[in-house]
Amino acid sequence: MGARQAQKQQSRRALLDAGLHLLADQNLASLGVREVTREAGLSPAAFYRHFPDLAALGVALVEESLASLHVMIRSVLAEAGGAEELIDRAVEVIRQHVEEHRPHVRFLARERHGGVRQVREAIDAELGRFAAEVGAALALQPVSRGWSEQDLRMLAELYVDHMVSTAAAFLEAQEADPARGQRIATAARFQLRLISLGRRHWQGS
Amino acid sequence: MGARQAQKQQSRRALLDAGLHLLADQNLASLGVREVTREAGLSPAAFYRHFPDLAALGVALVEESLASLHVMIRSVLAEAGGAEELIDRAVEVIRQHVEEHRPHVRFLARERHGGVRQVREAIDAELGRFAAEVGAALALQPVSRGWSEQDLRMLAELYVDHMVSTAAAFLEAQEADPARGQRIATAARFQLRLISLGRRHWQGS
DNA sequence: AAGTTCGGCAAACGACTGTTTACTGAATGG
DNA sequence: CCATTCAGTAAACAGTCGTTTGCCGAACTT
Repeated sequence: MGARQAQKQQSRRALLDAGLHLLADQNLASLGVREVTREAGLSPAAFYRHFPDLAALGVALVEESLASLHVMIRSVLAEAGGAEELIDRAVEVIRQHVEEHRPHVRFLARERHGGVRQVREAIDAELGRFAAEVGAALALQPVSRGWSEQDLRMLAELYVDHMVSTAAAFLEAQEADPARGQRIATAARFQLRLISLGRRHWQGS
Repeated sequence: MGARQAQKQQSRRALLDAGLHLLADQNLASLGVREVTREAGLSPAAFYRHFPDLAALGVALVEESLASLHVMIRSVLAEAGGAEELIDRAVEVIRQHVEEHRPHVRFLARERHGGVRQVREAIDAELGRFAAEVGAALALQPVSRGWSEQDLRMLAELYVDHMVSTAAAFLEAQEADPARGQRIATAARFQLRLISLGRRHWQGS
């Protein structure tokens, strides 16, 4: 890649980082072009060399944020083992993911129901594909014998929704008091065990 | 109440309604004082006769929105009956509540993780009290014999989180296509039955 | 009936906004 | 080495913004 392209991508990165940083206590709809470029150390006009809109910057951030999420799910499902270990590992991976990607996760939580349609739809579409991936993984487990496609899908959605809630809870808990993070983790494990138990006793639909 | 107070409250109501209406496709942080007063048919300065901040208007909206929520939960728990009927009724009440209070529910979903700290905290505090109420109701059911206080609390939180997710799903589904609402309802019932099943088979913690 | 309270208004303040324009200068390609 | 591309700039555009000020007049109080 030429030096020209490299410098351009560096500026683009600066814009994305500046946006992510400002979105820590603000939402996308109230973000300003001048605000972002000021934080990134560029002139206002430079923004338009990279994005037509602030919504476009938002969509770019969605893609970034959820790319790391797909890596996460694989790292959980890759490890075979009993249901208990799987649950423990899943909760731990979520906790760690939130800790390491706090700005991205906060962005997702904030814009999932936020004011920018394009971004909302991008997040929902990606979470849908996410649920499909989880559903496919669930289908491979022996516990799922006799389950219809639809039931598996609804179970996967339950898991994904629970993961989202848990991640959001970690987000707010750890900002205030790291000890509260333990409470969240304990509750999440309990809830997952409960669901897993219901799953084992499920008899058709 | 004097005619003076009555007219004042009428203006206050106009401001709240204008805010709620504008927040349909916007979030609180990007809302403007002039915007609200223009929509309410008042002068900008009039706003400050009622609220010091836009955040204060937001908190007032939170209280309004969650008052109707408490009414809802009671209407579900009041009706005794089998687990199946209870689930069906709960999902139906949620669906109906979203339909009838769409602006309030949308506001809550949007600001739960939004950019205004005061409002976020108000919502979380109220949802916490909500979970406590649900937990107390669960404790009265025969199925909960032998359950610790902590386990009941975590179960209640699972139910509340699920309710929030379901409400948000109804919100976005029914705006696009009312038939999708049926899909949401079916999934929600399935998931609640699964949780209820796990609950019956739970043996201590 | 006279005096007071107070919700609402118009106007003005400086500051900030998104976006376009014409221009600069360094990396690119021949 | 010369021509071209193009990321970044400064300046200007016409707005909107939040908030304060002084004032009005209708509803209250006494």
